[in-house]
Amino acid sequence: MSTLKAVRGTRDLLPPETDLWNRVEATARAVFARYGFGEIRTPIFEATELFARGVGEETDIVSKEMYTWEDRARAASEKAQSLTLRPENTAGVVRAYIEHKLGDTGNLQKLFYIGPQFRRERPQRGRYRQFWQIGVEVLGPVSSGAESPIRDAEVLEMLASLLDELGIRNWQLQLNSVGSSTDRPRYIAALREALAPVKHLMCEDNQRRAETNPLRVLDSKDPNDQELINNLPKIADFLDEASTAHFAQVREALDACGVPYTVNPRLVRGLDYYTRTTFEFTVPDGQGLGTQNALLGGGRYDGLSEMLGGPRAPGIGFAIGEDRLILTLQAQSAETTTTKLDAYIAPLGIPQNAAALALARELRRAGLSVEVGDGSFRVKKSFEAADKVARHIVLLGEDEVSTGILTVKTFATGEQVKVDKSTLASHLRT
RNA sequence: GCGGCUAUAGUUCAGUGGCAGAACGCCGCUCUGUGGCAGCGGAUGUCGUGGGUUCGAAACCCACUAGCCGCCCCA
Repeated sequence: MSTLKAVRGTRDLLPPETDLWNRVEATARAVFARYGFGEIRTPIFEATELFARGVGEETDIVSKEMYTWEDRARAASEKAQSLTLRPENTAGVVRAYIEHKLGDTGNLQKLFYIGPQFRRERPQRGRYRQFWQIGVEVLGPVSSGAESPIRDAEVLEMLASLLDELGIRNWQLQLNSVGSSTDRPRYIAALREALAPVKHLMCEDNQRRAETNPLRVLDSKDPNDQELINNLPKIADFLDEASTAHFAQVREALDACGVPYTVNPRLVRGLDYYTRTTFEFTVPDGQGLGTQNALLGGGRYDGLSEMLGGPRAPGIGFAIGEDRLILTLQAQSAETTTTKLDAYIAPLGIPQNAAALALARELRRAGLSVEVGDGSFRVKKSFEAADKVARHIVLLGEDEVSTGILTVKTFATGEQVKVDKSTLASHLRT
């Protein structure tokens, strides 16, 4: 009989690492609140069709990475249907937007989510089969301003602030516009045409991409092909007037905010629904992520709602790879400081155990974090145990219980004082 | 999905065919109301799993599993 383990590509998150996860999520929630975002929680599985139509039948995510199963009908009134664990959250949010007629309020919807996503890829550092995303979506009817470039710039500026507040250093914003849903096909056609005479000079991978997905040739890292790639048509030359102006206004607003960015005409993204503004935040190599250097990605999806049978509802959003964010934070901070409890209460004999727990109850109710030892421990053992988890040790022997004057030692300073029970809580806070 | 590297104590790792090891950590004692230092002692374990070669396998071979690296792709 083999022992049971977390399945491939999944993992347990344990303390103290979970403290970091909670800090990241709390910071994200606080920042989102300042920008007027509200939380949305959508189901972890959806109809397979949602992702096929939303993310795109031809994408790798849909064609080979989804956890899909046939959900059997359990009664004559039920019908069997194909269900899928969500590989991303944007399609689910837009589905909810349509289903609850959020557009009918006329208001701009600013939504955020935090939750697990599932893709059946080969696991690697920073790439898991169950991974966590922190994302936001801004969408609504055109009259709500959902299409405005100021929405794009606001989202990007918020991300820059969030990463700064989290303490991520050296992030870079890569920015591009992939144009409208009519610009893109024209560009892809031109790309195919330009690739036809030169692709035989390129590496094997790029020859294949030239056939299957010409946009992907653009982010090839093959050093020999760089010159050929640089000579390919640029998407910027295929944007219609409206998309060009839109992109210019996004950049202008970012400049005004002082958010640094690099326009990267070769930035392409793998999901079919992206239009106009697309972006990635990356960190340099060697800062925890290996080759998965994209911390987060996102873009505008002006046609997604219609693709899913909904009303016109342009929008923009992003998803942060929370696992990657955590890896980067761990790599960038030399020391992971574990937060210590306020106090450790050490009963000096078994008769003091009950009093120790009663004292702990009082202190905990006063808002302090407290651990309680055991009267059977030797004093030395109590000190050692206390020093590992707490900033102060409170000694509770016969004398202390009878007089209410407690002995408190502070580990950082080695200072030991007698403290009356009535002032204990305030003393321990220091 | 493809290619490569790796898997030994809680952790980091050494051990290339002959008794399962080191450091750190852990537990105990020196030391029954004052720890961190020191001394002494102790436990670390299915050597990833299964099979094979051999008198003998942690080591060599095969398969599997997992992790990491690269590709693909993406967050």
